Amino acid sequence: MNDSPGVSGTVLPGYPEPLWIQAVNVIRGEIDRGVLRPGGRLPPERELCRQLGISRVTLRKALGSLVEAGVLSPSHGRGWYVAKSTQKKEWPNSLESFSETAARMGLEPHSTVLRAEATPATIDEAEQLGIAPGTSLFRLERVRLLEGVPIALDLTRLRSALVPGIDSVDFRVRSLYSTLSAAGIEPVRADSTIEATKADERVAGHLDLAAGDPVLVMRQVALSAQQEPLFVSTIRYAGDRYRLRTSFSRSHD
Amino acid sequence: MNDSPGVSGTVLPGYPEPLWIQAVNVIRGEIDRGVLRPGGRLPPERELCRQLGISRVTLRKALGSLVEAGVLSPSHGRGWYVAKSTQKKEWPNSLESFSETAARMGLEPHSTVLRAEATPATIDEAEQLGIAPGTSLFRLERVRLLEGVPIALDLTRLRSALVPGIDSVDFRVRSLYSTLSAAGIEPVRADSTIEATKADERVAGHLDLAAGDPVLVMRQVALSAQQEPLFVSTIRYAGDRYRLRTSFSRSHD
DNA sequence: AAGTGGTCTAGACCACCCC
DNA sequence: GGGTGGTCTAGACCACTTA
Repeated sequence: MNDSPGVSGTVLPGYPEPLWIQAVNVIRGEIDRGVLRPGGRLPPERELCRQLGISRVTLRKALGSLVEAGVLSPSHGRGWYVAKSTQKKEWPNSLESFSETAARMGLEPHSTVLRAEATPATIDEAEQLGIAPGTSLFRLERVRLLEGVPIALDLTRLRSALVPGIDSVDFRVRSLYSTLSAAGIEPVRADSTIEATKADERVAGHLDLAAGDPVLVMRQVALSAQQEPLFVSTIRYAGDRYRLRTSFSRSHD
Repeated sequence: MNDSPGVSGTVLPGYPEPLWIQAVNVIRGEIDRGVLRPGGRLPPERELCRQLGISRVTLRKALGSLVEAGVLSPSHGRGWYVAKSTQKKEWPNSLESFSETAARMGLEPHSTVLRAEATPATIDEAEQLGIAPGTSLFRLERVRLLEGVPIALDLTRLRSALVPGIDSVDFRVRSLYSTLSAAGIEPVRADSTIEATKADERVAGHLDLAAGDPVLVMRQVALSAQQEPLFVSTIRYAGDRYRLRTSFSRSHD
């Protein structure tokens, strides 16, 4: 498999992709091309190993990754089967972000900044972030719009010390995500609660709603790979203008 | 490791647990007992292999599973680290179910059945389930209560043919989940949308709200391991009485 | 340069499914 | 009993980090 140039044109990183990822791509390709049909059975593992020129351990790593992606499912003693209705493309296994939603709908996302300043953390905030009350906390509050229509009010709070110089960043032109990423902050998980409330005067004003209209409130704590709280955010969506999309999985115990 | 009786008392299935699961339990145990502290580094893989008496491949399968659980994180060239604030126990990576929420709060869940009958599928339903319009669809509509207080209105629809005899099941005493499970129906994923709307007269009546009060609406399509649609359900939660809890993960590409 | 994780192999044995 | 997935091993080489 290493010796077959052109198996997959993408070798950008300068180093070849791991064999098991190449195998994933080959198998995905066979499914996309219709060689393997939904509901159909794959060749036996030992046969696939021979075809791909890789060991069984490596092949199984690839197959495992495809299970996680919902593309294949194994049946002990019978074989590997292609999931049905793979046509349903992909729905994010995680939450679809605001920008992703915008892209999916072919709309242009914008933000207006209401607030971008550092103030002391309240007791509640300190508890959520695992820091001392009074610690300097940077607050970024934005209205997010699609095609000029206000969709959501987003209040994000993070320790000022996490991103030195954050209070001089111009968030009218720079995205929060790219700013965090540049500082080496990469959330891997977000513990979230979601509820429906009535819009108060302030929220209604910013979202162009009437007071009392339904608002979808999502509160998140973003965590690092070390399970360290990175930031908390509260996002209020205009009830009739937005719909969260996600997919939950029953853990395979 | 096989030869050390008493490593873990649980060998119920008659067959021993796989070595890698035993290794997972040992490592979890060390962390719970405080031998390995949050933020601390594990011994090198080759050293752990020696201690546990297993091969490196097997150890890495165990470590991989602990990464997925958010307990450990690897750092290439440096070592394996215990995630910080492991104290936060576990929050389901999937959505917390109504019964789970009830259990967490120490409350007793109940249901009243509004409707349980088979009728032809509408075009929308047929499309969601990948079946022909007019196919016989079993509809189960229930009010879900905690301590006698109505919390949600749950309408679930599934192909009558999936569970033969479903229209003679008494859902006042039998749970939907156990009925499906007994029929070999095991959803592994649920594609969901969540929005906030105003309660209409009917919903308000069943949930003991005023018309116009905010309602959290979740629509789900449950899928099998083969990605086959199993059932669709629409759950309307009283906005001020319920809060969805979940945790989203940025996939580790 | 030494230590550590990341990838890969060839071969073995066991448990499950179906004939 | 034959085929298939599930688990496990010992050993090798590569890439990243740290000094």
